[in-house]
Amino acid sequence: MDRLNLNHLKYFYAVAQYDTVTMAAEKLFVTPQTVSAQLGLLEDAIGYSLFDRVGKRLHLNKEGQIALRYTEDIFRSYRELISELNNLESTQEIILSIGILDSIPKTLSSQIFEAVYAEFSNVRIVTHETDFEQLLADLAINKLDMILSDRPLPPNVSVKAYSRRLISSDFTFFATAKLAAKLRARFPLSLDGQTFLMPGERSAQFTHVFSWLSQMDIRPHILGEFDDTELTKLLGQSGHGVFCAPSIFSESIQRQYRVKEVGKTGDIHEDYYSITPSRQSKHQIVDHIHAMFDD
DNA sequence: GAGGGCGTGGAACAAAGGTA
DNA sequence: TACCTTTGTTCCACGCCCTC
Repeated sequence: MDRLNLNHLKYFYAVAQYDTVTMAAEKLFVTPQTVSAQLGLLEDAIGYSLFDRVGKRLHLNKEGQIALRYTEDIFRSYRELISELNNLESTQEIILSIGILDSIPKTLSSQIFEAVYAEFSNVRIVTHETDFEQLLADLAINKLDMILSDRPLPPNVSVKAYSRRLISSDFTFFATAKLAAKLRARFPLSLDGQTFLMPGERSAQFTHVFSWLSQMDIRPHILGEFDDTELTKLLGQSGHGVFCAPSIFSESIQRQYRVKEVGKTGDIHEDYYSITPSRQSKHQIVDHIHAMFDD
């Protein structure tokens, strides 16, 4: 036997569940000989014993625990496959799970969501916001269909996925109208010593802005570092300091938060990426999102 | 049609657990 | 402790189904 099939895994899974070949055979409506033989073939094929034979009982050993975890994944994928195929033939809703870094502007996220809703009437979007490493881990186990990120997929990770640059932008500094008018004339030198709401340290924006300020030899007074871009804007709106955001969203930020432009960085840019699994079952939706950003 | 994979029934044996 | 029962394993023969 050199080819595994779902039957081998089915028998293995049953024995793992019931601890005895007889019980597994009864549940599967086959004879114990069949279960025992197929279990033996599976163990031969993978080259490891999966159970410790303790008396009449079969207990999963270390290798068996690993095999069980993968077997459950395979069965879960199988169920998802059937569900996905069923979805093609029905109007059942499609759940699109998107992981979003805190540093991603909500304006960008909402533009993407609006485009999806406009094109696909049966899509429900579920968002998850956490750190980059956790999002990648969730993508690896198919908990996510896409990540919206401020950095591409790192080359040293084993996740089977690819990243695509969606949009690129330089930065604009914003402040309340009164403060912006005061700082605009001598920008960027006017930022020196000025109260500043810094992007969170884990964000790519932090690196860009920090390096830009260092190059200019400007040392603002950092009031705080904030992962959440919305929180930054709200504090800026309340007059707690200057904050920066991608220039492409300048118009909507000024309108929504009643702030004004102080100045642009011009020569530094931030890119935003989508990261999607190599095997993408919802490729129609993902392709539609990517098409939004085609030049 | 040949060959292989899979499943069944039957038989034999070993080992462990239950019970008198 | 001896005996019985239960369970797991192995072997064999056979049939069914699928692929080549």
